[in-house]
Amino acid sequence: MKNLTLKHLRYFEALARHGHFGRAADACAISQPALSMQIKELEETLGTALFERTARQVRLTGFGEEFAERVQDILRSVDELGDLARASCDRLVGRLRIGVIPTIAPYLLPTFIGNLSRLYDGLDIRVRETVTPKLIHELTEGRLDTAIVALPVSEPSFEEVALFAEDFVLVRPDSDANKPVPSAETLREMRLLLLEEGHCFRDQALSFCKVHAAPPRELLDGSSLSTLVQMVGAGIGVTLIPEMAVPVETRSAAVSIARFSAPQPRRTIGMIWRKSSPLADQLMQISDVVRQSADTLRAARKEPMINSPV
Amino acid sequence: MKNLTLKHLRYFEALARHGHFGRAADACAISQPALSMQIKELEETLGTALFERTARQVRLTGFGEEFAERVQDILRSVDELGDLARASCDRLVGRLRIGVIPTIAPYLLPTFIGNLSRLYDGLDIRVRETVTPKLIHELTEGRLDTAIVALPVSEPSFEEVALFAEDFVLVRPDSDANKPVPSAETLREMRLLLLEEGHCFRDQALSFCKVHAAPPRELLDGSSLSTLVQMVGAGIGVTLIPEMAVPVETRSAAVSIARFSAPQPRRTIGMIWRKSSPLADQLMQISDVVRQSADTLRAARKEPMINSPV
DNA sequence: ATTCTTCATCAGAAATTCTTATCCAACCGA
DNA sequence: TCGGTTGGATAAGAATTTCTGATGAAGAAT
Repeated sequence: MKNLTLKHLRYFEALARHGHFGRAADACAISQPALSMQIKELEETLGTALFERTARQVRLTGFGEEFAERVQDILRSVDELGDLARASCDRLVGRLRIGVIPTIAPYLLPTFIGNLSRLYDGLDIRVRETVTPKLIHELTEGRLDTAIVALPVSEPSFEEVALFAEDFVLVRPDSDANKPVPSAETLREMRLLLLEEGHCFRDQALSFCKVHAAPPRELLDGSSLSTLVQMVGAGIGVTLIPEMAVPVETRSAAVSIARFSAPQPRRTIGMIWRKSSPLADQLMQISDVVRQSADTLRAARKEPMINSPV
Repeated sequence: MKNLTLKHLRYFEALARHGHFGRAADACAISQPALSMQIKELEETLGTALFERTARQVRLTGFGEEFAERVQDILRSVDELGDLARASCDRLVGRLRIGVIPTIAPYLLPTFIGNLSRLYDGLDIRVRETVTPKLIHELTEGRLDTAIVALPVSEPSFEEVALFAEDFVLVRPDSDANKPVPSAETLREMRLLLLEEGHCFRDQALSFCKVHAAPPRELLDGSSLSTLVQMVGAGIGVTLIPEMAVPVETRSAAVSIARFSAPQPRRTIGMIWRKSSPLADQLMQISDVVRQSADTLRAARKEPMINSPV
């Protein structure tokens, strides 16, 4: 026999409500014969009568009543599908899976997540913090919607937009505070503490010291910037950290910060996503939110703690 | 724009499941362009992309996933409408999709299907043979009407009725026929052939040997009882099989059967279905048919081949 | 008996949904 | 880098579905 269609159900519902073929047909904006036929077809499909046609009125059968209840639920669910789609149309809704590299995440995310969820209420934001190659992999496989990493990434299937540039600063023990800032070359002679392999920031720092193949004289791997700074505080060596990490990481360590001169080491942070992503437009908007968040952080650093927090 | 139809939703569901236009179209028994068009139309109607089409794969968007969940509910409800109608004309007609675990199916089904289709003439019986977790999943999703599995299943949303208990017997090489029957403990010292992981019967057999954590000394996985018995015949080890499998599986192998003493290993076979299934009443009747079929088999085993088949 | 109301039926028109054929882009192995 | 292959999109016409307007039939009201 024929298939059940939503049309059948909609017509059925109208007829059940009006108890009158003509008026129900009007309500459905079709002719009365059309309705008759569809109802008949529905009953044949089901193999059971839904209505009892007396001369005076059209009444639901016992089975029809049970059927009607379920149909109402279904139609409501279907209509909600439409609402859902309409709601999600221009405003970003649902789930946003965002990846961030570890040398950015702790500093940028608090501000950024705040801004983002203020802007897109009800958005389910999920953060993944790991190194760039893993982020790229998960992005490719569709397990992430976007990622914040150091550019360039150079994946032809990815869109990439720059967010901001970020200088690297030198972290030394407090005792060295008044010594001259070493050059990239002299840095090579010092005990340089770096993140373990896999972190792009490690490579960026090494590249500044112009050591590609051979690492500096002595080198010690830490698994987070926080660890590195604490070790510097303990007098074990020096390290580089991105500017953005300064407020958080140097708060509780006996270290001093110095900027390099002339060829400032720096990197560009950007956002990437699959060119084919249907969220492309929204992601472009979101990149603005990231930029703003970064600006806010930068400003806060320039005039720190005018209003000290509780 | 156009209206949402069930056809749209059905096609959408198929595409979501297969992640491939061609295969989904096959599953819907239409051509690939027809599917493409309907999906496109659906997306236009909703005003949002549901799928992300990359060269390699077709993937649900975030919104698509949310949509898919709701659609599944709706489709299940709609299918249940049909079931409801069928059930209402108290005799079962139409389609019955029944799942059976592999360690039961080959022995029980021939008899059962015969009995069932004799009783319900014109019933379209569809059998699915796979392991319990998959059956449960498909039952939940409304892709099966009922399943025959080992109890308990303990899904609160399922009805479960016991059908019969089934002893496990030991299968040994013919040469061992006169040796004493090993206990569960000594069994552990022998080379025990078992079904591969995922089969509930494997776990039931292991549980009898009281090995939960550590498996027996040597263990070899086979993918069907038939394989296991053949391997026993070849002298590779011993195995357990359910009583019901004995006539079929030991017909063509040089093996002997032994029953265990005292604490006979056994399991309970039962039937399960969704509590909300409108077929509930009919399924209860059908469970009687299964029981009868099992009894018939058991009787046939006691007095084998009085009338030998042609 | 006649007329009205209401639903069913029919035939042809309109709209839709499908199929086949073809295209095009991305990928893959050589 | 080049053909071959895969997988989805597009187009045109065929098949099917769904609708309308005309008409029929049956019970109720006058």
